[in-house]
Amino acid sequence: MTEFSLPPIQTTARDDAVLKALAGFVMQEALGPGQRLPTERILAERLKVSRNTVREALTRWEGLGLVERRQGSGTYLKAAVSPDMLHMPLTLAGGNDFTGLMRTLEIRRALEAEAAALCAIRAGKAEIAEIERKLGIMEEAFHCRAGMSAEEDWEFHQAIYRASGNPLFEQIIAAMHELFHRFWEHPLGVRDFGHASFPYHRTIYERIAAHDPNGARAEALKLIATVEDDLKRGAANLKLSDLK
Amino acid sequence: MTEFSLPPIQTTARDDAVLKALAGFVMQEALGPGQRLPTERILAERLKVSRNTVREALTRWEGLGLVERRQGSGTYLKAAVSPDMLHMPLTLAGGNDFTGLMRTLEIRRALEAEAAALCAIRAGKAEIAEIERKLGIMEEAFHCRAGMSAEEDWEFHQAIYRASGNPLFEQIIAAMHELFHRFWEHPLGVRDFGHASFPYHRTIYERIAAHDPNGARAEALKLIATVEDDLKRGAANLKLSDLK
DNA sequence: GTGGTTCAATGGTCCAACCAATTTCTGCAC
DNA sequence: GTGCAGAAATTGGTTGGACCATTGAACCAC
Repeated sequence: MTEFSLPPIQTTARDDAVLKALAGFVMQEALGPGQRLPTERILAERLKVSRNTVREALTRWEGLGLVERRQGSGTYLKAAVSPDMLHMPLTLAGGNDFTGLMRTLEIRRALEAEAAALCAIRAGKAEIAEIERKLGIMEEAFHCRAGMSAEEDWEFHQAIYRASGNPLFEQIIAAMHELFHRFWEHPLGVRDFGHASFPYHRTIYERIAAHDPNGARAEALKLIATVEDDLKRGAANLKLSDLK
Repeated sequence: MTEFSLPPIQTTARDDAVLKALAGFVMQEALGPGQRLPTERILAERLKVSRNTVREALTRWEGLGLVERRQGSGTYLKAAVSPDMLHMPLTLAGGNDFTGLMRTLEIRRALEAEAAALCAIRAGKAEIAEIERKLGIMEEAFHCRAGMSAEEDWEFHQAIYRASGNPLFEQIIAAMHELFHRFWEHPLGVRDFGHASFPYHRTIYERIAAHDPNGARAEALKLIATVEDDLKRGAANLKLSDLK
């Protein structure tokens, strides 16, 4: 029994149709992130559907992070859209406790190592220079403010993800990054959190600059390992039950 | 200028409140996947909000794959929900073409390698036995049906993800797996697709059984490399523009 | 300019009704 | 009683219209 390419006819697929039309419109008008798209009322009128239907469709896009709605102002694009996008929503149960954080960190280790390796292969002179610049900023902030360089640290890593040539790395890790923020507001009792990971930033950069993928991968693994150790130390110091 | 911890006050967060209440209800009633949750009309009445608001909230959950709505029947849970879930919707622009598939494959390589390494560290006797069992099934199917062992192959890998002790691996890769299916329906001109990766399944298993994380990681990397090679060969054979 | 006020535009919520798909009930034929 | 077709109730999907809350721009007094 071969599979017929017969998509089930759908008498009703209003919101989907709305999104398709809207995606087409966005492409046609060459709208990019930050730009405002038509009013809900106008969309409803133009597409000959109820404003409610338009809203459900936009709610979908909002949930996917494609769009941002500001009451009184309008609906704005947050990312580039194309008609052939693939959505893969992930929901992680219980990411608030220590175990959950540890698990996300394992994912990050996997991606960080691979991104560094790919970066070592693909990064051109411009990308390497950009990474070095971010590294310099981070190191300066680190020495200047005695270890408080979370923001600069993050930008350094982002530069690597970008230079990996695969935007998925940045997307996935950025999504998890919010989770870290939620957790790192509890200082965890470890004052010099992240101190141990500091030197590895430079070694990663050096391996990337030398176009040594395996070396970059190894250094990235070491970096995450130090973070995990810090985390474990912190967890040991602190009553875990207090974290709720 | 220090950062004040002043999240913007929100006088209105109706749909969010609805979802929180609903998540609480699901937990309280211990509802699991497949079970039906209350009617939209009932929810609207109980929560003292408009049915429209309930619908927007449910649309969010539907978009996240947490829930499935069947007209005339009801709304059913598709996954376990808890009040502290982390949502991380990923949209992959242009995932239908060769580049998009290659990118997801790079993510998979990262996760596959790390999962194998963790598995080598953590898997107990039972888990290793299970993996060996799946390996046997796969090898038999491979020899019997001349390479058509996609399903068994997938189950083998899933067993590894499960034994890694981190459910995130399985979740993320499972989400991407659907992408692959959509693509592999185009046979790509490569008849013996996946043949080259076959021997590495056993070597991965052996490194895991030997509790050798670095060895397992290396073998997993080799396996994905063969798949990438197959893919590149296929792409070279085929007019890429035909894939649309 | 500065600081308020007004006002139109826009997303957010609500309501009441109807449509469409599904399920359940009912009643008839056997 | 059984089985099945049709009616009725249930439920998500859609519509249109109304009003509220927020925003931002225009306007005005000072």
